[in-house]
Amino acid sequence: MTAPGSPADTPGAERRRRPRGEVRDGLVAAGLELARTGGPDAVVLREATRMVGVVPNAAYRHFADRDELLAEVCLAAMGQLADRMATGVARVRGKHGDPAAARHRLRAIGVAYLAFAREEPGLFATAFSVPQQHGYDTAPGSNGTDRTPLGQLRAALDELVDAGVLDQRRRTGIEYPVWSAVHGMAVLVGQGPLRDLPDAERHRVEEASLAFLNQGLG
Amino acid sequence: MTAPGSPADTPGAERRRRPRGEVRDGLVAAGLELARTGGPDAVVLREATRMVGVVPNAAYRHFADRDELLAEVCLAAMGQLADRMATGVARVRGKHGDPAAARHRLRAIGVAYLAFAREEPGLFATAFSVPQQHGYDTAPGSNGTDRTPLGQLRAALDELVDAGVLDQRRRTGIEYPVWSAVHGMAVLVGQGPLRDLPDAERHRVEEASLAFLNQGLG
DNA sequence: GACAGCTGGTGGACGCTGTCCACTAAGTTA
DNA sequence: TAACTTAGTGGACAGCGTCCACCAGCTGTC
Repeated sequence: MTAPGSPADTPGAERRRRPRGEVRDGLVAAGLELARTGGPDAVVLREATRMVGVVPNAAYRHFADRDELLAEVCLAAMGQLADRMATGVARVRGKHGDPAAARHRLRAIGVAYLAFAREEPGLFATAFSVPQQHGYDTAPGSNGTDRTPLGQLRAALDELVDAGVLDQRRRTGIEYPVWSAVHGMAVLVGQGPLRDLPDAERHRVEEASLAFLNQGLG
Repeated sequence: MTAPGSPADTPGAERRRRPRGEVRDGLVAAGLELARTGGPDAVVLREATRMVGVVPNAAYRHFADRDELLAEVCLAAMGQLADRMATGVARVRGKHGDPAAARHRLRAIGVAYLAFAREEPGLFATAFSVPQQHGYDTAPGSNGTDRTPLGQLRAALDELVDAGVLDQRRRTGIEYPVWSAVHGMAVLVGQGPLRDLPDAERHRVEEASLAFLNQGLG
């Protein structure tokens, strides 16, 4: 992001005082890049400051410690996962309530989740490695639509009920088994014991998981 | 494991040359203890050597680097998970082939898995964090019974087929969706976004996952 | 039994990390 | 303009993984 010789990106500006929030945002962006290529452990504070072109201690003006920076990076990574899911769902046509469309949309969620875990293993691992102190927000709820991964899954399951595919009485709390099944597959295949499976085999296994879900939901 | 003042556990032996394999085994044991309380990141080489009462470099006589030690610790942790599952299954009575017993044994596997993840979060996380270079062995297969977690799951599913609960044609590859569902729940609830769920809620969610499985298998 | 060779320990050093403290310059407000 | 806050710098520290040189004790052979 910057040459080691010159203190900042722009060679003209010699030192000190970048625009408001620039350093902070830069650190998060740098951390995200590090996480992308090396997972959460690769988010090293000094390296991030180097990329931004600032001295290590400058980070402490914006974050209490490394974990707080990491937490921010995790949040951003989770956001990218959510985006991926949203675009996947949006690609499925067919109006709300149509049984086939509802099934496809749920499937799209799972496919996007698994694809993200496969193509961005560093970010995926980071998204789920929020340090202890800076816990997850357990969803904002909010008035509008909840764009978190869990929120999107809930919406898809609700539609499955609306479409008459999933029995209303089974709906309560079923997001957790469903989420678990997809998440577990992503973890086992991405970083866990199944990570060395050849591509074809991995694809088969992933499909089996989605099929199991599709079948188990009605 | 030893007082910092004296170099070894036994105060008489002043220094040098412990019995064959003792230091190596001690390092793994120490690493396991560290992993138990703090997860894989807590397995720090220097601390392990301190616990054994040996100088940091001594570790390099037994392991190429820290990752190799960690890999050994991971293996041990996985072994403890397998033990837990085996004893859980063994507690279920009823002879092989009985439908109810087969169902109970599968359930016992899931319950043991989730219990281990909950009660030993450090070891559980460690078991699944084998460093890249020292990959999982993808099961020995072997002639006798396979005591790995996956092997035990397979046995339980086979019994489910024998008992006529699970259709033979659905058997192939179904261990992966099943494993994923349980593993995903363990991860989400233990270290993931659901880790702050109150006990009662977490229990309900875990049960939902097991019920989903039980229902989905026929 | 002396001697060579291997094995497994020691001591010291290096570069990297996260973090703390003191300091200072730029921007903001009175 | 003076006082105050904000956001950067510089230097230091301990702890980490790892490398190199060294050396003590065990082992096997002539």
